[in-house]
Amino acid sequence: LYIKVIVPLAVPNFFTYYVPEELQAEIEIGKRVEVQFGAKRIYAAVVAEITQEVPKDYVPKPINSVLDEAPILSQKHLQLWNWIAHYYLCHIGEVMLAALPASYKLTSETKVSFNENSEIDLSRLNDNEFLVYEALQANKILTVKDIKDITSLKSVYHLIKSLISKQVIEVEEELIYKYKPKYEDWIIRKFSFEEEDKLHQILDGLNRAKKQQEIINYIIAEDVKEIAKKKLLFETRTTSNQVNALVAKGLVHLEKRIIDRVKIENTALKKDVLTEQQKSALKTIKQQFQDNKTVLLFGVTSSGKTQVYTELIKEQIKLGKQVLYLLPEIALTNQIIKRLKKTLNTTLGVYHSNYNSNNRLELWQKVLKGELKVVVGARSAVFLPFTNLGLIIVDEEYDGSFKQFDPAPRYNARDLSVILAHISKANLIFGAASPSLEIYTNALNKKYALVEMKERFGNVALPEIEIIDLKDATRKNKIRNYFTLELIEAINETLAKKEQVIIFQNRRGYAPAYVCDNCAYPKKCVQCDVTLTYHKYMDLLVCHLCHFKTQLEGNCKQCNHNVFTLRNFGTEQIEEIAKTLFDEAKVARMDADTSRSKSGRESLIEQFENNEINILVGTQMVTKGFDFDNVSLVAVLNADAMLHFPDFRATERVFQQLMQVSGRAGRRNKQGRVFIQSYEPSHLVFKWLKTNDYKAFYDVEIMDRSLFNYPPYSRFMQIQLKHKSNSIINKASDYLANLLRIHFGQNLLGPSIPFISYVRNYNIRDINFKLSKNQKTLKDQKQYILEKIEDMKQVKEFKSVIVRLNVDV
DNA sequence: AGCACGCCGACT
DNA sequence: GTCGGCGTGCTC
Repeated sequence: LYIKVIVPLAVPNFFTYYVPEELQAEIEIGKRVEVQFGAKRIYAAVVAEITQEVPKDYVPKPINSVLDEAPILSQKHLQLWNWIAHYYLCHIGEVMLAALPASYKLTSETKVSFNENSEIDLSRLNDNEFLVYEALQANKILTVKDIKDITSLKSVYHLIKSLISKQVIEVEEELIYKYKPKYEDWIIRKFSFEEEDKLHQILDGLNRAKKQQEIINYIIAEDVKEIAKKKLLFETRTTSNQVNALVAKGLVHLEKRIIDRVKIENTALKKDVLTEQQKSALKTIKQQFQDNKTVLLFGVTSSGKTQVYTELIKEQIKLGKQVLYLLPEIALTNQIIKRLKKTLNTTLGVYHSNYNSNNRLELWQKVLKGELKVVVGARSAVFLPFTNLGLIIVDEEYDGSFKQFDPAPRYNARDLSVILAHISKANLIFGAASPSLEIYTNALNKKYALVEMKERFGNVALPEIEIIDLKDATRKNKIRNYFTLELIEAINETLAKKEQVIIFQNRRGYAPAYVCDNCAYPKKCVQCDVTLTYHKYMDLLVCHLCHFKTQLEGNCKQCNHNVFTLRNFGTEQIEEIAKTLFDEAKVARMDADTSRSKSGRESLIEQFENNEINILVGTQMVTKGFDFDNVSLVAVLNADAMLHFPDFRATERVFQQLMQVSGRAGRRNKQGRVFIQSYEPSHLVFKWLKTNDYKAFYDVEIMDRSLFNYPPYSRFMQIQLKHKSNSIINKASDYLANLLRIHFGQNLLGPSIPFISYVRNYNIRDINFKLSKNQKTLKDQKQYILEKIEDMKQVKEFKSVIVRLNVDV
């Protein structure tokens, strides 16, 4: 018996292993097996196929063992993995790496120990070898990393090889298990109540240990047979040492028990009353689902899409099915789960990459067993092994965070959910306040059913949007530190009414550039082609691409002058300015720097919800779907940076982002206000925004796309080439583009030097494609591109060029 | 991806 | 002779 397995590596194809007789009964598709791969490494690999065909060109190795008692994913999910590898042009091992929770992905570690069978001749050892010898005497077993640390050698390979040949050491590979169950201490009673004499004896024996006596008394009073130690300590107000003393005396026994990290709890029911609009939307959606149609729920911000989802979820629960609820941003999952918990009487879980890996593994298992019915998650949750999926909800469908960029697989969870819904015969609903052109076009073409909700919940009017002309304000000197006087007044009015303000600035840090006073040349990163950003809290210049840090001092690279000024502005500086402009208000900042940790972010959101913060300054993180009831003013300090992005989706992004931003203003009972500052106030996007006219935006934008054959009329794909040498990268990208242009003609763009052309000492070139969207030709075109890349690699000079493929950029 | 292996230059 | 860097090929 042979099996084809997926190894967690970026290598093409499956690998075939032989299954020894005694393991044959255990083998099943979707289980993990331990395999030797190459001379040294051991991996946990996933069984993808079972076969009796004998491989021709090689002798397969046997598997070491079967790691799982039951499959950890179904054949359907393996089908999805396969689809991803083909569609996104990556290796299936990379899909495995993205899909499985880290604790399932085991690799080996080399352990070094003394060779017991030989005498060691110390005189034959050099200095580094002697260091290892000494360390081994102290610690019987060392890892390769230990040896690296001890010797501070960069490469330890020669040293280990030499020590083996001198018969000093032996090496062994060991699988490292990453999953650790969570334990809880339990206290079990060891004395009996029956003999009163004995009981007295015990208590008397504790005469000088009052606290211990109290514990015993508590156990007697409550007739405790066993109790969680934590609870015992809490109830008796004692300390761990006091309980431990009783353990030592043999009166109680201590036991470590495995407990679930992911707690399944059923919560209380609270009924939501639906508006007429929600009821009718719900009815239509259900009808469409009966016809197996995918639905686009197009609802203005604050129209109450979540309640509609909740009702749909209830329906699935009744049928005993599972639901996947996808959101673009990790930060949103908690808010949604809190809301769902109030109204759904079922088992709920959260899943995203910021979640601890042991938790993720336990959640995975509960989804697999069907114990968990509803999972709210970010993009990686599409990989969860649902066995009985009934519905997928993709909210804020247009959001760019559903697409993964690095590493491969560069998938879009929104698009994957179409495939997942198809293979698991589940219903699918997309939600958006300003749908992506792709999805909306599908709806117009009747491929999806379009359900609209045009009124805001409680009939709150849409926010009033004001575009402020920065050119004009600058000319008339009506601007103070990036805030126009109009905006300052509006903020003051809002604060006076005890309402909250959100200031949106899509840039982290203090000031994006540190510019030479003499020649205006900025300080740049030494290994990337970007200007460094000043971070005040560290007092350093930081590269946002490679995290390179440097001091402020030093001369200008271009003219050698040494006086620099901060130019432009980021969230950190805006926070500081806001603090001085509005000194009565409490100002806080939310961006990737302040909310790196889960708790940091959550406490910030909580404080803002509780009105402990008056002004929140943030990057796009603050704009994504948060419901803050008391926010009545939202300000965008400079909309121009987003307007001029060199990307065919720039207008769409700005429109969606500004729609989303303005959706944060005025959510309950009152109309909110949105102030947008721009040097180009007559731009069409502002007009559409002011009139809340998605259709007008769509009509203009879709014309453009059609004219230039951009998505949704074609499929976009990017090849990125990287190399250290500038001349090689130029030659290679020209060579490849010329090979491909014969076939693609006008639909090949480039090679072009990207906006950021140099990252971590690598030069970058882009070649973009507009592929025909017909499924079959799409496949052929991708295959053709792969072949030509192979052809390029045949040229000796281009062998070390790194190629990255990105489908549906 | 990670490792083996070979080749080469720097240094002692 | 030793160390480290780099290119290349291979993994059932």
